[in-house]
Formats: sequence, C-alpha cells, structure tokens
Amino acid sequence: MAQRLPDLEALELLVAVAETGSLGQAAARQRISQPSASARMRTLERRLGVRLLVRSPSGSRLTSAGLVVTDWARTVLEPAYALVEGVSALRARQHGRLRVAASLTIAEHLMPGWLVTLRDVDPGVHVELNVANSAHVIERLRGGEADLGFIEGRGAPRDLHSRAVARDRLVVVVAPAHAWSRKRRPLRPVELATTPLLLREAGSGTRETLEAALAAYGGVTEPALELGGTAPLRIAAISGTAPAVLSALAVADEIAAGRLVEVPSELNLDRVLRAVWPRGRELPDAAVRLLHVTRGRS
Amino acid sequence: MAQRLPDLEALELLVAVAETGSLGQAAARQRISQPSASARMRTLERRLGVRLLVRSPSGSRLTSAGLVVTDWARTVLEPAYALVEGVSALRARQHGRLRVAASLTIAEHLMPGWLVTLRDVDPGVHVELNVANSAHVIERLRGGEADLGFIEGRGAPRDLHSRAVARDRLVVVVAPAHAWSRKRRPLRPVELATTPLLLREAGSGTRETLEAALAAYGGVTEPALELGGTAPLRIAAISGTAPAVLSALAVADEIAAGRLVEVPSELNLDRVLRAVWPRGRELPDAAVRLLHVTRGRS
DNA sequence: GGCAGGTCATAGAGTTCCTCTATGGCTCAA
DNA sequence: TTGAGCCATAGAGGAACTCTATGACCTGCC
Repeated sequence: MAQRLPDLEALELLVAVAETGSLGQAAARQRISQPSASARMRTLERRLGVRLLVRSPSGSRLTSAGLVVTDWARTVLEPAYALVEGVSALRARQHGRLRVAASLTIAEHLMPGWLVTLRDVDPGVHVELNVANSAHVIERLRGGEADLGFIEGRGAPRDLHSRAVARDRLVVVVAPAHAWSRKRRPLRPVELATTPLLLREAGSGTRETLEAALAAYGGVTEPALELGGTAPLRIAAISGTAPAVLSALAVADEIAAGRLVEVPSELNLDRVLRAVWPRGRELPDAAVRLLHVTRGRS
Repeated sequence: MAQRLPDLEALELLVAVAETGSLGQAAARQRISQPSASARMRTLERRLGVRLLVRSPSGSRLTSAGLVVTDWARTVLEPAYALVEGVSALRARQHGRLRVAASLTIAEHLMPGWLVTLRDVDPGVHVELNVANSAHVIERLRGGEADLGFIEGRGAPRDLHSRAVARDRLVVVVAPAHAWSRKRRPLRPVELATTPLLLREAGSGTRETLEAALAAYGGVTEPALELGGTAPLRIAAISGTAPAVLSALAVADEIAAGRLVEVPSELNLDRVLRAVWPRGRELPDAAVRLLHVTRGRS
C-alpha cells in the first residue's frame, strides 16, 4: 500500500549509526537518549519493512540492505540540508547579514548548495536571500538594498561589476507524446519564433535570453501560457500540448526520468550566470567568501 | 541555532497546496482533514520561520518565498520517493515479484530512479532487489535466483545475454588538501599502480575495472584501505591522505561541493553498466518493462 | 576468575503533538 | 440574497515520542 514517507531525523540517525558503529554514540550525536535512538531505529525498520542493523553487545553494524538504504538516505538528506540552509536565508530581515538578491533560476538550483558549502567554510557568515527576476536584482543593487546579486542573461549593465559563476543552457522540452519529440532534425529558429510556447514572465532572465536569441527572427510569438515559476511550467509541459523553454538545470530530472524530451535546436541558447555588484561600494568580506564558494562549481 | 529538519509529509503537503491552489484540496489529496492540513502548514511555517502561504477565503497562494521553498521541497521529495521505492524492492522475498540482482554502484545510484519511473509506467510490476557485487550477480543468475541482473565492469560472460544501459567512469579523487589536487598534468598509470589507494573490495566491479586497466602496469599495489561500500570510501577520501578510486556517480556531489577534487588521469577508466540475463530462459514481461525504463537515460 | 566499561533492550511515566469532528466567518458568483 | 467554497478555531481523544532507571550481555583487563 501507500508507503509512508520516512522521518528525516530517523534517516539522519541511521547515517550516524553507520558512521559511528554504535547506537549509543549516534544517539549522543543527535542529542537524544540511547533508548530513544533504539526505539527510533526500530520504528524506522518497522516502517520500511527491512532490517537495517545487526545489533550486538559490541556495537551495531549495517546489514547489506542497511548499507544501501544509508546511501539513499544521504541523497535525501543532502537536499534537505540545502533546503534548511536556503530557508534560513529567506527568513525576514536580520541585522548583520549579507544581503543577496538572486534570480529565480539561480536561487532555486544553485544557491542552496552554495549556502551549505559556505556554512562549512565559514559558519559565521549569515546570508539574507531575496528572490527576484534579473531586472529586479539589478534595481535592488542600485538602490542599495542588496550587497551582491546573481543574474542570468546577457551581459551585466555597465555600472556594475560582474563575474561569471556558472554556465546554463536553455532547452526546448515537450511531453513525450508531443509531435516534436519525434523530430529528426534540430528545430529551426523560425519554428521556435512562430510557435506558441510555454514561457516564464517578461522580465525574467530566461525570457530575455530567448527573446534576444529570436530577435533576428521576428521575436517570440504570443505565448501559449505565461507562468511565474519553473515548477508550473514543467507541469504544464509534461501534461500540455505546447513546448516549453526552460533552464536545463530545471528539467534535468524530468528529462532523465523520461517525463520530458529535449528537442534539439539550431539556436544557441547558452547563457552565463553571473554575480554582480555595484562599482562604487566596497564588497563586504562575507560577499567575497560567497563569491569564492561559487567558484569551481559546475 | 540548530535548525530542525522539516517533516517530509509537510513538504509534500506544501507541494500539493502549490499545485491545487487550496489547502482543502491539498488535504484531500493527502487524505487528511482540512484542519489538519491547516495546522500542518502553520507548523511548517513556524518551524521554518518563513511565511509560505497567503491564505484567503478564495484559496491559498504561495508567497514568493513559498514558491522557492516549494521547488526546494521537490528536490527533497524526489530522492525520498526513490528511497521508498527502493526499500520496497529490498523487502524480503515475496511471490510474484521480478527478482533483480544489481551491483552496488547501480543499486545505489540508478536503481531507485528506475523503480520510480517503472511505477509510473506500470504500477503492477513489483521488484525484489538483491544487492551483490558483480561476480555474485552473475552467480545468482546462473543459479536461477534472479531473473535479471545489472553489472558493471568489462564484458559479460558468454552464457549470458547483455545490453548496455548506462555509462560510468571511474575517477581518482583526493581531499583538497592532498598534494595531487594541485597536480598540473594527468596522472600516469604507473603512479596510480604504485600508490596505495583507497579501494572497494576485490570482486566488486569497481575494483575489477581498475585492476584490468592497470594490469599492463603491474596491477594495483597493496591498498591503503579496503572498504565495502562507497560511503565509507568517500569519507576516508575526504579526511584521508590517500587517493580513492570511485564511480563518478558516487562522488559527483562531493566534487561539486568542493569536498573532493578529481585528479585527471591518462588512464581510460570508462566502463559500461549492463543489464544481463540468462540465455536459455525466457525473460519475464516485467523484466522487459524494466529494461525499457532503463533505456534512454543518462 | 572476576570486575569494569562498553554495548543494546525493556519498563513505566509523562508529555507533546497531531488527529479528528463540529462550527463559524469570510468571499465570490449566481 | 443565497449557496458554495475557502480557511480558522475549539475541544476532545489518542498515538507516539521522550525521558530516567534498570537489566542482560559481551569484551578485555587485571
């Protein structure tokens, strides 16, 4: 039947047991009592229906199933920590924080990972994250409401410093049932320009990149649907009849799972994701550290 | 302070609210009462310290923070569903199940995703997953204890059918502090053959691939440490002084986060991950479906 | 041989938390 | 104005988790 989702803290405990080799030590690490840990593991095993531990008076070892489940647990915990870190940055204004404004694509896919790494590198830095589209990020920097910004799209304005931090690519995706999924040759730009598409709202970096690339071909036609986030777009594309244009970062999972198909295109929709900051002002220490973290990532 | 981890079911509810636009409908989808959903969302907001919803008598919409958090929640839920699916396959023997044996690398990184997709495609198929190293997988197939196997390494034995399902690459990784992380030119095979390494146990596909590649250079020297899973190896590599050789799948996250550094090598350590099954026997329907799912993935 | 220090399990009590049903207030559309 | 849909509150019930205290067991040392 509908298997209930496991408890994240129980998974965390499992990982702790795997690493310490003892329920008691794992309990101490999680700051709970040893009997609680014992009960929690028992509950987890019962819920999952799998024996994970071999308990013995000299410690606890993982079963072969436990070994695999522990690794799966890590893949769940990692984005969970990223979420917690990201949420902490979203929390309403607090003094002494580095004020970061980031466009949606970057905030969604890159920022949480950066924040986790930043916390490792320097636990003292606290970030306040503001999510806005690229145009708005620039406004905030100019208005002194943000110390550091992240935008996608063409170049940065002249009055701002900028540095590339990652590369992204817009992709055209359709549901597997859509006719384009069986296309043999790459899409010609004109096809893209004349087909009603599922798009992000005007002012977003994603939309601007596409419009700039299609400007020579008459610009984009009236969108089939215009939505304010990537998730609704994904869903519309999966169930919908129109193609969507989205960041490759946002649909990598869907493509891998076969729920969406990438349609090759002749158009070059690569784009650079950049950190930007005001020319006049001095960059705070914390911003320098964050910039350092964003270096050397994909 | 130590931020507590969110409740997965609360995150699931948040996603449901985002998609239905209403707390009540989301509650119905999760099969809980509307007041429970209301309370759960309130608890989630309190725990995270962020307002996620704008409630109104005509429905609930996400705040801008809620939009982002919802997307983060999806990235947490996806591996969680994969874990649940995987665990269900690990559960002790049940009749009428497709018996699959997979090597550790495949079981850890690819199988859960396949199972989630398989469930989408055909909810009727139930898989029983057995994790063993590549040598053992082949034994199980020959002994009739498994219907379908997945192995990594060189070619498959002659008495088995096989089909490539994915490609993988072994990488040499070291902690950022290790001298090799500053190496200018690619590692020569002899260096790798004469350096004590952190390795998986003999008999594992990972180990065999490395030994085959180094055979011409005198084989691998005595390992610095020999461990039975990728997780302990990762940890040993991160904190350790010796280089580790691991599947790229297993360390992609660590490399992205900068906790490990990949050392380029002249040695070609690409390898093909294959599905294998006995020649004589007929492949069960369910196996054919699973094979179909594994097609067209990275 | 026996004691010390580690392991994990059990028992019982207290409490927190979450669930439900029932109800009320609000908005929007007919 | 009325009805349907939305969300919040109240109050009761119960499930689950927490803790402390204790016991049983293995390992290693004296």
